Order: sequence, then structure tokens, then C-alpha cells
Amino acid sequence: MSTVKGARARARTEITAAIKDEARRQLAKEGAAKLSLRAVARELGMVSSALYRYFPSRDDLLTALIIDAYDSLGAAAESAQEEVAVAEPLARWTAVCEAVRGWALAHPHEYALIYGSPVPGYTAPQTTVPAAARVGLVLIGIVRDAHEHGGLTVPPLPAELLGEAERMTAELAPGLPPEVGAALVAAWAQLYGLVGFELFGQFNRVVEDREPFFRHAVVRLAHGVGLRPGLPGERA
Amino acid sequence: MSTVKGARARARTEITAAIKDEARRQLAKEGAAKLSLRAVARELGMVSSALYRYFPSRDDLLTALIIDAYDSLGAAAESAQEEVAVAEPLARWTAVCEAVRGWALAHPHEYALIYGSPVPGYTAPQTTVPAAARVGLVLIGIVRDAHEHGGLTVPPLPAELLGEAERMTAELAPGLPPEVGAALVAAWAQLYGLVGFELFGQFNRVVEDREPFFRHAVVRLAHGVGLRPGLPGERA
DNA sequence: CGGGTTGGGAGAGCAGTGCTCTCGTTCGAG
DNA sequence: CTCGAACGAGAGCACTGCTCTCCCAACCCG
Repeated sequence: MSTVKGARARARTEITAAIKDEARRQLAKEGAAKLSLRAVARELGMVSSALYRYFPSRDDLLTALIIDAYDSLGAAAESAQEEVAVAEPLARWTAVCEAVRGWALAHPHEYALIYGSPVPGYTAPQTTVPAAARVGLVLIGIVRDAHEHGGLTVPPLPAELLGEAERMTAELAPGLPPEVGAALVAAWAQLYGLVGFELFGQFNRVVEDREPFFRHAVVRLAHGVGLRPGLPGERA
Repeated sequence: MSTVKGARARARTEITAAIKDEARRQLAKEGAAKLSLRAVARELGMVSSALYRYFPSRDDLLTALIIDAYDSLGAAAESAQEEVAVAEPLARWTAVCEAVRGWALAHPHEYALIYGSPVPGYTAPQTTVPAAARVGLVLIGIVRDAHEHGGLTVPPLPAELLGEAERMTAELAPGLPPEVGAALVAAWAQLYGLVGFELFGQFNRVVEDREPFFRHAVVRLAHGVGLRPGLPGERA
């Protein structure tokens, strides 16, 4: 697709991109709360009302930025994963987690935009779902590989959780044991807790040397989903 | 303190409280972003400029609400703890975690205010620190009791983390082994991750039956800091 | 009791915001 | 070539946080 297109359509995509770029710049500098449509327009040399030809509202602009942020984070996670051999699932796991943390520290406001407090009443449109899922899919893939090659050991579930664990595992990681699926979702949320606490200042005056702390926490998270240091597959 | 006070001082504290109450109402209904000084003043039948006699800026009002929220959450955690015997640390742990989750679900916007994305450039004033620490202190207390009565088993730390773990444990939970201190801080952040993911909608279409999921995750968190189901103290 | 001090409410006003509407212009498909 | 759609400019509305000035009433002290 993306045929030659007339000058008008070309201009439209270019201007749309320019608006998003400028908005992202303001977002990175001042945060979502201070992102002003008028300021973006001003910086681009256009008048504020013209901007509404491209984004029907401020929320729509933010939504576009959210999708981009999810994609950027997902891409970071994917490329981190690809740099470690499949046969070393624990190393893959930690690499991905550290990539997530690194991305968050490099793009704090964008991380806050996607994982921080959502605007009340604002429910993310379905458009964001695929982009948002990418990091989760990476983690699922790592654990699935480990499961197929080596086997995972996770303590059994309490009876009250069994049904729900089976349901959600079947839906998002079919083939994995339900204990692993449940542990995976929990680990995902906990990873987000670790990153968020550091990013949002909750570790100030508590944890000083964050990298080793995070590394260790993430390894223990991996243990929680059954990934163990030695014997990942022996025979890849 | 708090002597009879003249009518003027009395009115001041009353009006200050009324402003906070109305602000809290708006916060609960619409969220922090839409909390408007003018709307608060309007609702109270005063003019907006009068409100600045009580709070020098919108941020100061928000800070007051943040402290109140921390205190309310801390009180919820403390009272949940007190309802379970000291001799059952694991039950205490889960009770406190569930109290935190319950409070968060009951006061989503206030939870977002304290644990969500902070306004960029806004660093929480030192005033908030004691209130913010209460939940952490409760968790530390539970683990300390368990450690003194029964003993905890936590895997050893990697060398690179030992020094930092000793430092932070000495500072906020002296007496505990450094492995436990580090695990505790991590568990605290992870608890926040679990609650945040549920609250901010990240579990939508993923986890449906949240209570058992949370309960199980929290028990495994407790295992991570060394709390084990049986033998907590035998002899309280 | 009386006068000065001060705390606090009222109002106007400034600069900024998101968003709407109207009015020309210009591009491009039929 | 023409006519409709896309687009930019500008004015304007309702709202925001915050400041400044004015003025009254409560308070403290002699």
C-alpha cells in the first residue's frame, strides 16, 4: 500500500507526524498534564484551530501518543529478547525486564502516560490493545519456550483460583499450565510495580543502588514463574 | 494544644476542613485532573480568590489531600493488621494486603493521587513522608514479629546487592537479615503493581475473578519475604 | 471603651486553556 | 474545468489558576 498519493495526502501525513513529534517533545519535557494543543500549534507555526483538522480533540492526540509509546516499549522489549539465545530463558527474561526498566527511565512521562493513573472516565479505546499487548506477549513467549524445552516448576494453585487460572491461561497463553499462566500475569503486574516505584520516586531515600536491586528482584520474579537458573533445555 | 480559640481561629479550621471535604468530593467524582479551585469555591458559596487565604495554590490543596489519603490508607492497613493475632504472620500479611487493595478500590482517585503518576516537576514535600510510610511500617512490623518468633527463610543475596541490602535494611528495618529487608521492599513495590494493574484497568479482559487471584499472588509475595504457612511461632 | 492592626471576603482582571464556528482559499477528483 | 471537499486563519465562548486592590469586621492592646 502507500501508493504515490497526491501532494495533499502526503502533506496530511507529514503534518500529522509533525504534530505528534512536537506533542511528544512537549510530553517528554513537561508531562502529559501540561501538553497544550495551543502550544503545539504555536510551535508549528499554525493556529490552534487548524490542529483540529488532524486530531478531533486533545484526548485523541494523547491516545495517538499512547499507542506510539506502547509500540516503542514493545519494540524495546522485543529487541532485547532477540539478543539472548532461546536456550537461556532466564537470561532472556531478565534482559526483557531490564529493557522495560531502561525504556521507562529514558521516557518517564511516556511511561507514566501508559502505565500511570489513567484520566478518570477515560477508557483506552480498543485501538491501543494490540500495541499494549506486545510486552506481555514477549514474556509469554519466553516462558512458553522454556516450558516446551525444559519444563517449569511452579507450586500448585489453591482450589478457588483454579478455574480462573485455567480460563485466563487458555485465553492468552494456551498450552501452558494454569499455575504458570497465573504466575505470569502476576509477575507482569509486579514488574510494573517495581518499575513504577522507582520511576515515581517511591524508592527515594529507600533504595539507592537500584540496578542490582532490580536485577535481583527480576530474577526472583522469574523463579516465581518457574524459570530456574540451570537446566533450561540441555538440548535446545 | 487546641485551646478554646477565638471565633476567628475556629472558623478558619472549619472552613479549611470544608474546603478539603469539598475538594475530596470532587476528587472522588472526577479525579485530580478536573479538581478546580473555582468549582470548590463556587460549591462552598465563596469567591475563588477567598480560597487562596486557606491554600496558597492548587498544588498545596492537592498536597493536603495526598497526606490525608496516605493517612487514610495507613489507618486501613493498621486496623486490618490489628484484627489478626500476632502469632499468625501470614494471615496478618494477607489481611493488610487485602486492606490496601480494598481501600484502593474504594478510593480509586485518591489511590491514583498518591501512587499514580506524579505531576512532573512535583516532588512530594517532606511533610508527606511520615504519612506515606505507614503502610510500609505495618508490613515491616509483621515480618519483624515473624522473624523474632519463628525465623524466616529467604534465599541469599547476590554479592552485588549485599552492601545495598545491608544499608537499606539497617535504615528501615534494623534487626532483620538483609535478604529479608531487600525482599520486603521488593514485595512492597510488587503489591503496588498488583493493585495498580487492577485499578488502572490493565487487568480488563485478562483477569476476571480478581479476588482469588490477588489473594494467591499476595500469599506468594509473603513466601518471598520468608513467611511460611505453618510454624510461625508455636509459642506466641 | 476606643483605635490601630490584621485576617478574610468580594470583585475585577490577566494570561492561558480546549473547543466551536465562520469565512475565504486552494487542491484535486469527476 | 468545475464544483465539492479539505484546509488555514481568526474571532469568540466558557473555563482555568492566580494576583491585586478594596473594604469590612474581628481582634488585641492601651
